[in-house]
Amino acid sequence: MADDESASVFKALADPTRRQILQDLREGELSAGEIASRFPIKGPSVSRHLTILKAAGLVDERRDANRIIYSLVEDRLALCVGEFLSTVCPEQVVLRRRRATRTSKASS
Amino acid sequence: MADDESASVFKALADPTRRQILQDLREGELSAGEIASRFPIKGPSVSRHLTILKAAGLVDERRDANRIIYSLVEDRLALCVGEFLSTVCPEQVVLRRRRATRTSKASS
DNA sequence: TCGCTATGTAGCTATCTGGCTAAATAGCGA
DNA sequence: TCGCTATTTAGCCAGATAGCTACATAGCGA
Repeated sequence: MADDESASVFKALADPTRRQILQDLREGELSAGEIASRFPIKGPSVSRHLTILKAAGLVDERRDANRIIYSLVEDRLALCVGEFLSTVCPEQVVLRRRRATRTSKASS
Repeated sequence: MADDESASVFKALADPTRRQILQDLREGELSAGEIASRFPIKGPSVSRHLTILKAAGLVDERRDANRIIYSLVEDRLALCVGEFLSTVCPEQVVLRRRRATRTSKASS
């Protein structure tokens, strides 16, 4: 994980709305509108938060009819932040590597 | 860990200089000047980064003669960020609770 | 006390951030 | 095609951020 790679992830995590979006997506994928309805801010603001999360590689989007569905990118957060935690407090945080999937070797 | 408690931690982690300071302190405590000498920015800028880290509870300071020595607050980062990771990607990040010390019950 | 080193504080500035409204784009169904 | 819904894009603005220089403060030793 390059340093300037994880930088975008830490920037993304700096905002409480974006952290909450990630937690909400933990339960399953959600459309932009469903996400927006959970916050007191307007749609365009949520849209930008989603853009930032996507740019950080933390979420994926996919179109379903005229809606756009967002979902967690499973490994991204753990690899990026977990790697940092492992260097600062390795005794307290254990990274458990996800079982390799058929495509995991090809990725990256 | 209250949400607005961890907010200051995530804000603190948003800056690459501050993340590097935390990693440097992993090797052991350092004076403000020693920390500053590791970065291309001026002393006052480093001083403010240290203030932010201290406000987030991530580092402690202590005076030694006319120097100020900074050190990691051991549990803070793991508890705060690890707790968040545990809710978003619990399969991949395992929080290992630090053994209680004689004073850990009294603290908090 | 004086002078030196180490560090923090005050105050300035450019840039970034995150909110908003208005308008554009994408897809669907009549 | 038209109208409707869902979402993003463009552009504006107030407040936060992070750098800088100049100055103040703290502690030590002559």
